[in-house]
Amino acid sequence: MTEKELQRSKSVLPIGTVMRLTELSARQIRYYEEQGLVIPTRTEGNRRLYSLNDIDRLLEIKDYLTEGINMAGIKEIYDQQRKRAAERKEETLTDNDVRQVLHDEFLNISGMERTSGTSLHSQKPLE
DNA sequence: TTTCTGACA
DNA sequence: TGTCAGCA
Repeated sequence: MTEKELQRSKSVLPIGTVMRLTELSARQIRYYEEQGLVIPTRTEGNRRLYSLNDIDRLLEIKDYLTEGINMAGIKEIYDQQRKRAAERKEETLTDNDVRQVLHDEFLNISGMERTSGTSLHSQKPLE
């Protein structure tokens, strides 16, 4: 399965293609990059190149946004995800594990509503 | 023609 | 976020 992952990690899509695939504006895509949500590679001409994984990422971000989660929340999600990944490095990181984490974090942030500038640490009780 | 950065609303 | 400018 490593072959597949490698291919999915190959950045070959220009932003125009990504725009159509994700239905996001170039503005948004670049902004998400600024936020460190996606890290496209660059061509010699400084053009952004996205991978299939990036598309997935963007689609996921779009989803979270629709769910009413703000940028801070999304950042937290990926931050915690890579944190988990770092911990259980050689550990069995199966797809189920990822889904588990995703589901877990999703429920977690769902409780913080769409307040702005609110971190996961200072959750407010929703009534 | 397409993308890039920076900036203003 | 949209949009415009001025480049490459």
